[in-house]
Amino acid sequence: MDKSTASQDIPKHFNPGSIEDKWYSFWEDNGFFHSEPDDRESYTVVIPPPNVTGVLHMGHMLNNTIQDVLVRRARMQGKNACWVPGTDHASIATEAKVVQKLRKEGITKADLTREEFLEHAWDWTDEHGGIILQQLRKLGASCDWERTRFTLEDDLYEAVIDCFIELYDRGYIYRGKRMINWDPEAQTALSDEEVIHREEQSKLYHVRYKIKDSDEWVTIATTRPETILADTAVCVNPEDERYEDLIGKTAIIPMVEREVPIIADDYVDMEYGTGCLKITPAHDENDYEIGQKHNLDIIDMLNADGTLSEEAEYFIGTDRFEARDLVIQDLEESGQLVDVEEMTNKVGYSERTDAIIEPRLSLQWFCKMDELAKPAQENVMNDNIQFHPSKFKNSYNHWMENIRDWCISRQLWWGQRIPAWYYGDGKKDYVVAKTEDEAIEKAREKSGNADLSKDDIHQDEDVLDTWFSSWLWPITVFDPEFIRTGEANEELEYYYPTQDLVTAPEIMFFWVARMIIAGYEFEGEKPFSNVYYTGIVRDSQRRKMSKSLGNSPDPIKLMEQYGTDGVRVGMLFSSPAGNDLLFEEQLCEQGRNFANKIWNAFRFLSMNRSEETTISETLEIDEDNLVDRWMLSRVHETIYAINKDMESFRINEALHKIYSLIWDDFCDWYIELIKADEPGANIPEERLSRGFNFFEKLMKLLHPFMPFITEEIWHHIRERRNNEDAIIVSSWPAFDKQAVSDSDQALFTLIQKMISAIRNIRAEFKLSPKDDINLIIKARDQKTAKALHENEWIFHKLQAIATFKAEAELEKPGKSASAVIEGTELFVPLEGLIDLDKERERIQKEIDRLEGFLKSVEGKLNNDGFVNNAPEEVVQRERQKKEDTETNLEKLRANLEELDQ
RNA sequence: GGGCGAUUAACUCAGCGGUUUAGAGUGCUUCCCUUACAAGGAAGAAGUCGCAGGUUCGAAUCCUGCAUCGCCCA
Repeated sequence: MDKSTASQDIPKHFNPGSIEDKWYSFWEDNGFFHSEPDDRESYTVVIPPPNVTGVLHMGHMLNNTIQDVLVRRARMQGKNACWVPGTDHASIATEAKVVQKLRKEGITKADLTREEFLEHAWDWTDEHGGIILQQLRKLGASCDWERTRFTLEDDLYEAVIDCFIELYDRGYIYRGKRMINWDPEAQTALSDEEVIHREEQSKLYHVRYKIKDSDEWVTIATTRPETILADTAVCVNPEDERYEDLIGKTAIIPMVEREVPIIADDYVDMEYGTGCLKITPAHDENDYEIGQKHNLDIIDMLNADGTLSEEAEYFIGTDRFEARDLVIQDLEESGQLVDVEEMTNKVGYSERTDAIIEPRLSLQWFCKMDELAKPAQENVMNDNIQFHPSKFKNSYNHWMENIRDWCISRQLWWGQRIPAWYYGDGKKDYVVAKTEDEAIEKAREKSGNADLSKDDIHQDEDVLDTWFSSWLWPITVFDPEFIRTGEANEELEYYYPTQDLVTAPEIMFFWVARMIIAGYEFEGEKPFSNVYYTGIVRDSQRRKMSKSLGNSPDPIKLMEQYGTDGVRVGMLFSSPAGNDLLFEEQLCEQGRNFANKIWNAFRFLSMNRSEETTISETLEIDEDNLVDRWMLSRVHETIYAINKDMESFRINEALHKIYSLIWDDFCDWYIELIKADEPGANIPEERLSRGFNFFEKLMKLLHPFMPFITEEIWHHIRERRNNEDAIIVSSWPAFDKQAVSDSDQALFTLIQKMISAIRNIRAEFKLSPKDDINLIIKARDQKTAKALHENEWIFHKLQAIATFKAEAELEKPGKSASAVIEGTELFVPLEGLIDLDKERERIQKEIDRLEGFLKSVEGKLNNDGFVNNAPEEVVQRERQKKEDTETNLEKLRANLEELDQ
């Protein structure tokens, strides 16, 4: 690596673009991201695999930055850190994209065979897959790229099939005709989780049906009048006196003129609409259940694409929404539409295609969940797996308690094909088998027909839900054969359970819950110990960032503009766990400015070094120097606090603390105080060396957050022995309790406050920083006087001071600006310059403030309840506060009087 | 309809075990190109902690109710 840099080589503004690629390659080429099992403690994270054909968005940026912070810190802590990257085939999302692309070329899916379509899909994947992985490198993700997996790779594919067979054999998977969510656009079933309910303004149509053999009518209310064509009953509440006499009679459905029974069921809400419900068992979940209960006919009036089928009798082939209008028109003309009511209604949309979901009776594969879910529920509730923040436990628990069977089949081609083979048309004429040969064997056995051959059986056309593959992710990335063999290989043994999972709450049910279920079912052990839920990235108007809105900045462009480190900390700064992040570019600016600040601190130190400068290997402070002791104390105090924050996943808190340590303590005070005494002179060697030593420690603490700039500076500070001597694999600073000194910190804080008071006086009285002042300090006691005297140099360093006096006993000077800090008085005689009224005002303001404070303290102490009940320690503290405040007030009042003399 | 959460400075948010008259960043005001950094420095203004009760010696913090907003589930 380069030798230490001479100052003239260092640009005034940090230029991140010039170093990022260099260091990323350096890390990767040296194998720092790669992990192999060894005797160290393992620290494992599996990435939430992004869609293989996706591109990086702000959500990924946030999520993966957090993972990288965790992984880098663990690596520095000496753990065997392994972050497994990869991508997901994302069945429906990818297939929809491929279909769309083909459509542009004038090809429809129906024109192609399964094999031809899959060829297109793989082409698409080869072309776009990997883009997002490349983008993750740009953000600094320290993934073990040698372990990159894709959920549709052969062995992972096989693991999913094994899983299906295993669960089928254990009796958890079944095939059945049930109500499912149908996406007419993608023409596939969806799980409940893939349906998004949106509240909408809609209309409630009141339609009257004639009662058979009478002049009576019954009026029903519906939001979906087109489904009238498939009605097979009318239902009222048995308690409803209005309709008592109708029960048992027959109603005639408009248009189709079907005769249907009027039945009673307490499911009907008497308050809703007319209190009279039409029943369409084929197109509504609740109606289906009523239909089952009352043994009603089921008429399916829709085709797979959402057009009306022959069963509808009317408008065959017309789209469902067009048919709605036509039905309304018809009812209007026949005088059967009696009222239209405005109302809000929840409508289900497909998560992927945004088509309105059609509840549909369909033959699908399901996974029985209640039993499987039990250990997964328990182990989150008892914190065996911890959620951060823990508030998400509630919704997890609620979902688990009401868990429903999972529809796992999808009418798609892109994914793992269901390993079921059919040999007849009967309900049970199928077998589940891994290969065709095995299927023939099983089919012969089950059917009793020994002559069955290849041509007599055919495999299920459908594939499995994407999440049925990704729920195995934490297991199969290490050992794809485990599901089949049940015997863990060395890798699974070592890396499983993983430690932390970082993901968005949006996929808690889709993915997190199911991974936990699969973990316990197959591995008998949790898949991870902690789940960190990030917020959702929104724009400044709280809108979720989305492509269609065009409100999402391109993270790659942001990184180019502000530097990767800048964007990383900019995002982390205002995103505590589980809180949505309202993203604005200003955040990146803040991050970039921080990088620049660090860069200039480094630049300044470098400007002071010469050819001969040597920087000691370890930090040895000057024990006689308060500033050194204070800085060391602050560093260790912060190490302790950061460790605590990180352990409880308060990542933004940890970042704030290191930010403040570097900017406020190190840059604003420490560097100022090690500067050379004469303008233009270099910082004395020993001081410079210690400055670099401190800086090196700070860079380590910052590395997980800002990997690039810290690595760059690391190599400039001193010549590194070899490539292994890189900050990414350096050791995380150890906390040393001995280094923390309350008394040193208290003394230095007092001096800081005094300096600030002097600056305030200068500002109030418009004194230039260059004007020399005389400083007279009346210390609160001998000890303080002595300490201030010993550290007189600090005052001179930071202020232009002609004479300095610090005594416990001394005569107060007249006509001075003054301040009282913790009982110590400070005077700046300003005869002639001082505006007495202004000074009176200043002091009065401080008196007012302290009087207010004193009042609140006295309020507590005058309260017998407080004195008798509060812990002695607390009471004592209040007494001390009272005493101190009274002393300060006395002095302030005296000083105020002094001005009038 | 059920559940969860939020409401703190102009804005975005911290405030984890109840005890400095509440903190940060941004923005705002004034001054400063002072031997790194104007992407900077210094000083300063700015909050009845959504509303109403309750528990307590003490509540932004705990409890109850209400209002508003958001999310999840049916």
